[in-house]
Amino acid sequence: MIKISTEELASIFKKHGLKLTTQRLAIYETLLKRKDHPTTENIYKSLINDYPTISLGTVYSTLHLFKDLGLIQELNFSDGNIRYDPNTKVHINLVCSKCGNITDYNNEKVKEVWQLIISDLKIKPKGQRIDLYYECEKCKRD
Amino acid sequence: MIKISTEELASIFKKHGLKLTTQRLAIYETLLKRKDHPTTENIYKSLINDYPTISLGTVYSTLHLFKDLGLIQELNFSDGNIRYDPNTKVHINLVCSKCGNITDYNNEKVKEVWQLIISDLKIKPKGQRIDLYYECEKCKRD
DNA sequence: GTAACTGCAAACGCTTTGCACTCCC
DNA sequence: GGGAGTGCAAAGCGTTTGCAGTTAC
Repeated sequence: MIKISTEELASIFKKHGLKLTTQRLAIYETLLKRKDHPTTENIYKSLINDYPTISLGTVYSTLHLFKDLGLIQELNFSDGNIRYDPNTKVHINLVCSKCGNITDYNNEKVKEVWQLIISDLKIKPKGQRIDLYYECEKCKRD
Repeated sequence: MIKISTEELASIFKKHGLKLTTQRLAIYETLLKRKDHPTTENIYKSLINDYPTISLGTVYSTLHLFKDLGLIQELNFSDGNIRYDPNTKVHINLVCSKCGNITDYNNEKVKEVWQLIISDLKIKPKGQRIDLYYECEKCKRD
């Protein structure tokens, strides 16, 4: 996980002529704090108590901005949910096919094989997404 | 790729008390014929000439049905497109991040590592999705 | 000061729903 | 013959858009 400090974030924004607003900072911190790959709605609800005037539109546009800057990854799922992951490195998303909950799984072998594939294909990768669907312990009990 | 014959398809449908209609057969054959992981709209447009009365609603419900039967995989992307893949086995989707075009890539090492991960995690996999984003040759030229 | 950003509300577009008609088994 | 499936049109709803007011720099 790439944890970017407020200073680094400010520098990235400045470089692109963008403003680091209270809302943008709050959204980024929420993304880092939550480990569950929240949806736009999740983030909005997380923030509405501390920032009563924040709008859903702002959360949408901010997440798009973060995606375009390469700070986060957007994960669209079959259940219609769009979830956001601040981890843009090669890793596996362990996704419960019932409740949709996601946990990250890091594995060295995966990274090695990924490098092999990239050199085999002779391509310049722009990103990746590796999902493993299963039924989580909580859903198994229900 | 699992290529299911009309007879096998009929048997699967019968087992579930479902009818194998002309439309369902045509949609399944279109999915197999096209190698580009078409969207709902793509499939609809592919069929409208040969089946002038087919409706978009039918294509939607049929694709959902196929997904529920495990015959195909639904791939939701950041650009808002939902694409369908009749290959449900472990493979890599090479996705162009510009035009969205997808080609399948089969690699033995990936399958081996996938097996390792599954035994490591001690889970029963329900499916997977492995995307590699890059810029395709066609988009590079433009 | 000013250009970028926010909040609000209206518009948009893909997907789902409801229902009468049709057709597979 | 009967119930599942289709086609059509309307409804639904997550997301985007437009714009006046606000804020970071």
